[in-house]
Amino acid sequence: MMEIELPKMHPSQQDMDLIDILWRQDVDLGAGREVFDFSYRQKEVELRLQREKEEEKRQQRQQEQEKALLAQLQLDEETGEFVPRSAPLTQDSVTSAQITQNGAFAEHDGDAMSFDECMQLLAETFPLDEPAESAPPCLDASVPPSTDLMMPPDIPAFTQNPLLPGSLDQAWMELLSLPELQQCLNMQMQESLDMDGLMKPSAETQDPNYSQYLPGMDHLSLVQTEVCPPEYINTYNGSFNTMASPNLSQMSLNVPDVGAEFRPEEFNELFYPEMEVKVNSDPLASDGGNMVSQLAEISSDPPVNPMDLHSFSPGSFSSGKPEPMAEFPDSDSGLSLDSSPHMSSPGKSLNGDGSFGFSDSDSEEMDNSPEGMESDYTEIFPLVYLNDGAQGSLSEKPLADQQEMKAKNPKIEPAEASGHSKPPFTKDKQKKRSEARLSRDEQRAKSLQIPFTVDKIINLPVDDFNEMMSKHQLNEAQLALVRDIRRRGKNKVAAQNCRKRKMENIVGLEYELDSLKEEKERLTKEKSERSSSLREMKQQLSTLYQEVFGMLRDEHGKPFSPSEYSLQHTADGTVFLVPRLKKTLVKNN
DNA sequence: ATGGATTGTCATCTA
DNA sequence: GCTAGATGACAATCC
Repeated sequence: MMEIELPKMHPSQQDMDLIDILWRQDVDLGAGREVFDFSYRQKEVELRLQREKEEEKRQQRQQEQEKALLAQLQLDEETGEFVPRSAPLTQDSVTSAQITQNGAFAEHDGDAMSFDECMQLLAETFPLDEPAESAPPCLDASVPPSTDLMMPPDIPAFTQNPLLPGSLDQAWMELLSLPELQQCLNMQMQESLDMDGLMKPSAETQDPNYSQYLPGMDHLSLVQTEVCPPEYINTYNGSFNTMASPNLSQMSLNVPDVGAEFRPEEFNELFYPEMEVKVNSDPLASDGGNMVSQLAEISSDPPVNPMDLHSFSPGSFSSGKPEPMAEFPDSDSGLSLDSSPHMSSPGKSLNGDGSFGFSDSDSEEMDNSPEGMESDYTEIFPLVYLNDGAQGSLSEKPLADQQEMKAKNPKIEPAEASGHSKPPFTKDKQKKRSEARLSRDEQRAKSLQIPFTVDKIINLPVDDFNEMMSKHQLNEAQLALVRDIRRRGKNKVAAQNCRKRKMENIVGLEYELDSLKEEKERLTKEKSERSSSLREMKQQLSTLYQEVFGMLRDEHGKPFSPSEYSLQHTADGTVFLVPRLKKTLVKNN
């Protein structure tokens, strides 16, 4: 594999941290191979080390490419964006024995045995050595795994998909493009607008309609243009344009299916080191899903924290119309993750006690029990904002405004269609949900200024977790978020383990099925061979009988008639020539 | 456009 | 009663 040939590198501490995170992620996701082959695990450790080095190399390349791309950008004086200087780069048959015998020999005698009984005795007493010797190959066949069955001859080589970039810039691109982050930013800006509208109603300096087609991250562009320091402008636009760059295709989330490696037909791959290529790529792939979020966690010093936005001067924003909040098709059906549906609920955010951020259902839960509180953290976000300084402007916000806001609530797509940052967001749409999810939790944690890492929240033992929580004074929203993050994180891992076990069970059962099929085949073949042997011995006995009978002569030298006499023998081996009609007489004697 | 695969999440049960 | 884990079910998303 190409990656293996890459020169070794000396990773930075940050890279090492990332690798550690990826490593842990992989453990969480569970490769599962080691369950079946311990030696494989050892080999995988070596492979993993190699992979880590390769990953670092890739990250460095990504950074270089970003720099190169940034160098190709120039600042648009009007929009504050970086625009590319040039065109963007391209990219049984059991054969039953037919025993023939003379029907004339069909009478039974207690001591003497008929021909049939002789045949039967032969079949039972003779060891059938010859056929048995032919059988051994199949007798042992079931012992080793049926590799023929288990080993598909045409296992496709796993192509190494480009993984997520390792650079912090790109991690931030991912973060900044998160719908919920955008929503948080939106809400921040909304707060600013609302405040501005109340405090400086005449400060409307922009086209009121402009905000209609600038939901989501477009605010950022606006903010950057109007109020951001140049370094912020550079940070954002650099990031955005980089995201729009062809590099993005490299950071696209073409993550190979992790589950595919456990397809039953590929189970035997686990035992074959030549499948290194596949092995080599899978863990990376499985890690890739969370890479961005982990990067985001690492990047503890983001260019712009959403909380920072409210420090921007609100005077530059239109206050005429409330900024429509981008309503994202959030997949969350969960207790506390539904943000967008509640966003438009008029009045729900008017709780004077500052808990206006809770949804209807959330509010009910809060009314009943704070413990059961499942808050909408994205909506709670303004609460934190207000706590930081602004006072209750939203509570004075007219209902009509919010309803109007709801009516005008556009999707994010129109915002993308507006031209601003469209490529990044279009790309974001294709992001894997898994990445967005963890990032969202992390982003929520950051938004609520939760002083723990998501990793700690999820993985700390209960005691440590409670101790950690007790050391910080968290409000209800923060507590609820932390609990939800912990619950979701643990359940996510549990689900992954559950699915892994399920796949392993399926693989094991298929392996067992193959073994049983093989054994059945072996037994069938053995039965056929023994039947054939029995038939052959009966044939030999018949020939011998006829030969012996044919040599017998009476006192006149004439042969005995087979219809009148038969040969019978006793258990002690004595052979008698018995007249067929006198068999009972012989028996009595 | 559609269906299968994957993944996150919730609800529920159990230890 | 609380917590963690397991798992079925559902939905969103990706391919």
